[in-house]
Amino acid sequence: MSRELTEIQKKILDYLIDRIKGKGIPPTLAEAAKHFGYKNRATVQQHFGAIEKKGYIRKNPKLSRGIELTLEDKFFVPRPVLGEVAAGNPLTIYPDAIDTVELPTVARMPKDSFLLRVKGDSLKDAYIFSGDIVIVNPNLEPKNGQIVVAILDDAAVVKRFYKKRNQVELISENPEYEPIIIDKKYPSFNLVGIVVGVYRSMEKRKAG
Amino acid sequence: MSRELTEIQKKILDYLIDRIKGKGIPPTLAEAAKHFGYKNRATVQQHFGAIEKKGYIRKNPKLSRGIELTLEDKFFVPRPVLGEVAAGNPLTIYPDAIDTVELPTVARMPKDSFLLRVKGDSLKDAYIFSGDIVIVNPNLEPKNGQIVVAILDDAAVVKRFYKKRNQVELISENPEYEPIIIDKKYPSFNLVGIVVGVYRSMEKRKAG
DNA sequence: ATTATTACCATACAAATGTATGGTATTTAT
DNA sequence: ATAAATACCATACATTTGTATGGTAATAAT
Repeated sequence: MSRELTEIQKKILDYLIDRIKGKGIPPTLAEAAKHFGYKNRATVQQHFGAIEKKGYIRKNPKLSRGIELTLEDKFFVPRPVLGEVAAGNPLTIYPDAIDTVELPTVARMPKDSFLLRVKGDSLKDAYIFSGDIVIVNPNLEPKNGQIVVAILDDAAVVKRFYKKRNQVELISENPEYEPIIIDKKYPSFNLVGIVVGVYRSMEKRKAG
Repeated sequence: MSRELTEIQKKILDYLIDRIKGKGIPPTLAEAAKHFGYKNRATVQQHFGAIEKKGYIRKNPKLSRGIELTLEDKFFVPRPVLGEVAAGNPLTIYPDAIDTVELPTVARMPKDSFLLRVKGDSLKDAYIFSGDIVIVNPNLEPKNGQIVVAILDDAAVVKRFYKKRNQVELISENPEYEPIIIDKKYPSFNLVGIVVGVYRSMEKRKAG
């Protein structure tokens, strides 16, 4: 018995992975049938059976949506896109996800927020440290004194935000770092979002 | 119409979060009823209805397991804070929850863990500050150097844990505080659990 | 040439599922 | 005192769901 999937079976497995890893819940036979344009659930039923026989999924008998992937390890899905953000001097932003940070399996990221790992110590007086994960909401208006993430010349910083008359000041808590002052015609200034929380896992924590 | 959940509704929402975030697929009414020992699905049905009315979940009508968390948007899950724990000198533990904290869904919270709010500054060199919420897992064996919560004479402390030959040492990072040394016949020493995470909300932050 | 596999369809059915409705008892709010 | 919300139970019902079975046609393997 070959472990090889046929083209159609591959498409169906892809669909299952998308539903389970992406959307969160496996489809019913009827949903899958509808998705592929089958007139009958039994068709999907038989495809699932074949895919199970080849060892790619497991069916929980009698349970609705009881399909599990046996491929957990192979199909590692890098869920949230994490970047690094400088609390000290600006750091380059990486084009893609830089790390997976062990959160992925646990939590699906909300659509309007994301995580960034902090690097640098310019916010240590605000109790944010290198390695901490900041939770950033891009859909909030910043108020004076709040900690924000901003992009400056293709690099990101996390600083305290102060709006003056015609300029914005981004200030570190750590006096070693100079405030960044942006007047309104600063070309590449872009406010990314507001830091609404800080999270730190102790399990992979190393001494700071 | 209040947005407040009752105790039972909170428990049910917790269960839903655990199922959806943790296991991956939402329960059916029957599964939830069984889990809570209800004789009838309708009971759960009505609880779901109430929780939906208050805006915490969304039900996909007619769809099996069609429950979604609207917390994706809100982003925060109300969790009980069980007490305050002293990072400096021991503090009294409260019998019941003293507060609820809006824990972000990204903060990893194992099912068997609970939250404590830290008071005092003896761990400031470990980057834990007064007002922070620590996530405590009671079912892990402490390793040397890990931060633990322990009960001493009906008060709780959070310190670094070191096991020596015949004694346990609980050490503050802050040198102002003396290490607590417990030999094996110390009567009322009880290890509560290990700190697996720290969370701090920026929005409702109070000065430490 | 025959068999097995694949890829569909149709029908049937028991069990599971979501929903609706009515009822009781207790607590909370007005 | 009355109304509203809460927390359960029971029963009923239309769909949904998983499963089983039988059938057709095309392709691949022996």
